[in-house]
Amino acid sequence: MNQPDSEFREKVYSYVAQIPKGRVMTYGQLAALAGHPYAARVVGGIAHWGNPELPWQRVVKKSGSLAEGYPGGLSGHKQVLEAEGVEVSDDYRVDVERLLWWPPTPGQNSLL
DNA sequence: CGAGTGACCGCAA
DNA sequence: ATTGCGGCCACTC
Repeated sequence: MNQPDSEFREKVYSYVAQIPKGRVMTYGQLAALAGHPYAARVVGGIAHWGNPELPWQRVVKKSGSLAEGYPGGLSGHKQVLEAEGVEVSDDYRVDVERLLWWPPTPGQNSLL
């Protein structure tokens, strides 16, 4: 089986992989969902060295600004997001208030 | 087990 | 608005 990857990383991978196109999530949010609301830095580390197949481009900061260190720089990140349908301002910021996405919360929906 | 690092977050000046 | 500092957690040496 796989290596004993930390549950934290497993969750982060899972959530990031489920972010729908045109939506974004924040590092602190992913960290909180993974079980540690203050481990946003860890999420950043995972984003840098984690599975490159995942859409990390949809992961932004809490302030809405794009992350630093993305291959291609902010300009590259911006263009990728725009290609996904996310509006990015010239200041490399996205409307988190509007595009922020949360995973399906159980119990809220009557459909199991 | 200790120290350093990091695609962050929040607060103070 | 920007800059500086601490903190939190996982990973590596």
